[in-house]
Amino acid sequence: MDKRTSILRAAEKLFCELGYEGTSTRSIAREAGANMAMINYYFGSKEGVFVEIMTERIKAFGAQLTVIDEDRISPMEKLKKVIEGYAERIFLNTSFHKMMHRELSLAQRPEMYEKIKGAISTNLEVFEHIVTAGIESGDFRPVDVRMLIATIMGTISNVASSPGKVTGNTLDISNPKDRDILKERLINHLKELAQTFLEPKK
Amino acid sequence: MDKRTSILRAAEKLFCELGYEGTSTRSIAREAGANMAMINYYFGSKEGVFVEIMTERIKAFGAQLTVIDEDRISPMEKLKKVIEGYAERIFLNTSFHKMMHRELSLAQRPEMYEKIKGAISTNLEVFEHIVTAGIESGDFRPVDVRMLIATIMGTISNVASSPGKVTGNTLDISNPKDRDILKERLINHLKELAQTFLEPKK
DNA sequence: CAAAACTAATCAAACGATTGATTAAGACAA
DNA sequence: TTGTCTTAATCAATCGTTTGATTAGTTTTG
Repeated sequence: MDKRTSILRAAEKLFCELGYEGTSTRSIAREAGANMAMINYYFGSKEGVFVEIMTERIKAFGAQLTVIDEDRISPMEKLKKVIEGYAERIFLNTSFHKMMHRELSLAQRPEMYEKIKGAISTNLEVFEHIVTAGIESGDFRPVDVRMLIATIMGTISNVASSPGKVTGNTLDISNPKDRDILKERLINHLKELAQTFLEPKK
Repeated sequence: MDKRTSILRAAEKLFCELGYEGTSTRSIAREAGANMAMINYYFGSKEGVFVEIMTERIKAFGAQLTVIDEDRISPMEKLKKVIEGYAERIFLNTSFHKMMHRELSLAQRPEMYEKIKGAISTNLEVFEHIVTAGIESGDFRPVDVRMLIATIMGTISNVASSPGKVTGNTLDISNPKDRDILKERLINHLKELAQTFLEPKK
């Protein structure tokens, strides 16, 4: 792994654990086994590292969404695939997801947030398109699309961020097997919710 | 307003906007119209200020715990009342709600974490009891209760934290009137969702 | 081919600014 | 006068960033 990449991975780890402000460039360099100056050499600034990490991740998710949207399956199957994909992705790295929401909920560092929000809203549009197309084709009944998206993403986000609220701390989330059980339960719930909520009334 | 109080209010405002790490004691003093030394004089440290703010809020939160559950109305009406109450409460002070989740997700400051979690889980139990009772009485069809709660709270939290994702930035959230429109839209969506999802199949 | 020129990568050291905290001295009410 | 409040000045530590020098590898040139 080259220095550039190891800086990215080290920074990601520390940002997740300690937050953006709580992570110093010195600690990033130490964790990456690199010199401090390399951070500015490759990314211009600490903020540049953060933006790079975020856009990297968001683009990967966007690519996944687009692939699903272009699949030749029914709107409901698409939606279920999106739910699965989103849940899988977030459960694969919950601490990153928490970090993203944490740092985005701050009103400061405007240019950085504009960039990231732009990438997110591109993804939202694909999501929205899937549901809207389903409504237009008559597969779904008409609903508040953006609110439905907020529900799906909000539920996944909520369960991933505080799994204890759901399991009542009977499961050990640090255990991959237990985490998988919770993830499947979440996916099932959301699929059923989507099915019930979107089914056209007869 | 005395200096002590104005420091608390100034710190709360800045913590909400900039996060804990992003807020300096100097900026708190400036915002409060007080000298820097007053912060350490009254609260011992920056963290002392933070702890004071949180305990203050949590106490107020616990005092206003709903008695909806004891109302003599149908389970569905109870649930809708809970949805309304929860949305109202969070929309009343979104920035504080965001800050709470932000600092909570960092897992630093463990004593605070436990305190807040305790307050939240008390509310969860009321919530859960309402839905469970509705299922037992046959008003609701059997569903994954905890997941449903995660959906409701997750949706509200999601919309409150990033309203732009829903409105597409066509509304000005800092405008109380626009914020009210969004809140009503959210409540309507969730009521409809609950109705559709929980309705027993014939 | 070999010398010269250039390039990207890396480093230790230092920059000025800012951090949270403390001090000693003054102001003011009781 | 005593004890509470308030101040400006200052502390050491740490922050993100920049610097100038050095290395190793590649290109260009004579």
